[in-house]
Amino acid sequence: MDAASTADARAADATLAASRALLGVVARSMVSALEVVTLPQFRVLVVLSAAGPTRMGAVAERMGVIPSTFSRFIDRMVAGGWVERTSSPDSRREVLLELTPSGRRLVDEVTERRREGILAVLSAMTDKQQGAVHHALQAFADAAGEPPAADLLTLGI
Amino acid sequence: MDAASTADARAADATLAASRALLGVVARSMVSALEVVTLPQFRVLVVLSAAGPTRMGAVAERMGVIPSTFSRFIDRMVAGGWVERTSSPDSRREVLLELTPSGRRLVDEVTERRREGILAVLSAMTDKQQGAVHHALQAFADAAGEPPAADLLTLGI
DNA sequence: TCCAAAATGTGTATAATTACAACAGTTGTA
DNA sequence: TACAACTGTTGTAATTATACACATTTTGGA
Repeated sequence: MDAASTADARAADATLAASRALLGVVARSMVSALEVVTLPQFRVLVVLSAAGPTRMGAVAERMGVIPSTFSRFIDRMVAGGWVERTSSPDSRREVLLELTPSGRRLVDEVTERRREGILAVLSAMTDKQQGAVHHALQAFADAAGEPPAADLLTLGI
Repeated sequence: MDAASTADARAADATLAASRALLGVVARSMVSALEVVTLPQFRVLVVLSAAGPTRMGAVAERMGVIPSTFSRFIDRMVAGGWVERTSSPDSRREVLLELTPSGRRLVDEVTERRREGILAVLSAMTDKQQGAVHHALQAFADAAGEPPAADLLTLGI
């Protein structure tokens, strides 16, 4: 390994270590949601929150499960009041899945708690530091590009 | 909303975006591991990887399950060859849990893939930007304090 | 020494997640 | 129009995660 790639590797290690605090905020934001829905269930809520009403089969594919599994999985979420089945305007054989107000609220609360957690940390910094964080992390997010939604789905985020 | 809180909100939004990118890297790094162990099982591997050989009851508490549940949970992980029970040198009633080589390899592979993912993002940035990202995350980590490991465990990381 | 406490494991039970196979409407097209 | 393809749901079944109550072994102190 040459000097440049060694330096790169060190930078990656340091960045990884420093990112733990940020991941901690993310994890905390989900704790209360995971007391009322399971992680796979929360994943469905995230998908629907991002994509809006979506066909059963399409969500099943996103989740990586076969339709029959998904149908009864959704039965439980409907029973819990998190999503509802609606009929598609396109075709009577299609069933659309939609967040209920409770489901939307749950996702929104997680997002809001995450924002608050980040703000709480930022507020302990000077304005100058905040500006630096803003620009640096903006650059990081840009360099990463939008992570494919399917990847985030692995952890249900 | 005043100027200061607007700046706060902008920094928070940028941080949120970065956290999503970071989670994308984390999620991708875990995909292949989650094909051979479940998420709760991977969490145990992470605990043992960080703490070394640990008493059954202590790990159960970290995982937030009662010991009787944990005993059979570990039966499955032993059967899978990911961990092994060893007797404690301190007391014959204590059972220590330890990673097998396979278990350690699984965790190491995830860590390595995560490192590569971060590296891939950083390599799309200038050296100066890379330094800025590192410093920004370091400042964030300092302001946040050490995230309780229990929080990270929520996501299995 | 003897017994309460500690640490773990078993018996029993429930809910969640998952798949495969078969079935029932619905749609579009040959 | 008739039939194949599409979309979703049931029947059946295995595995996993989880808890409560109880049993077993070991330890440490009265």
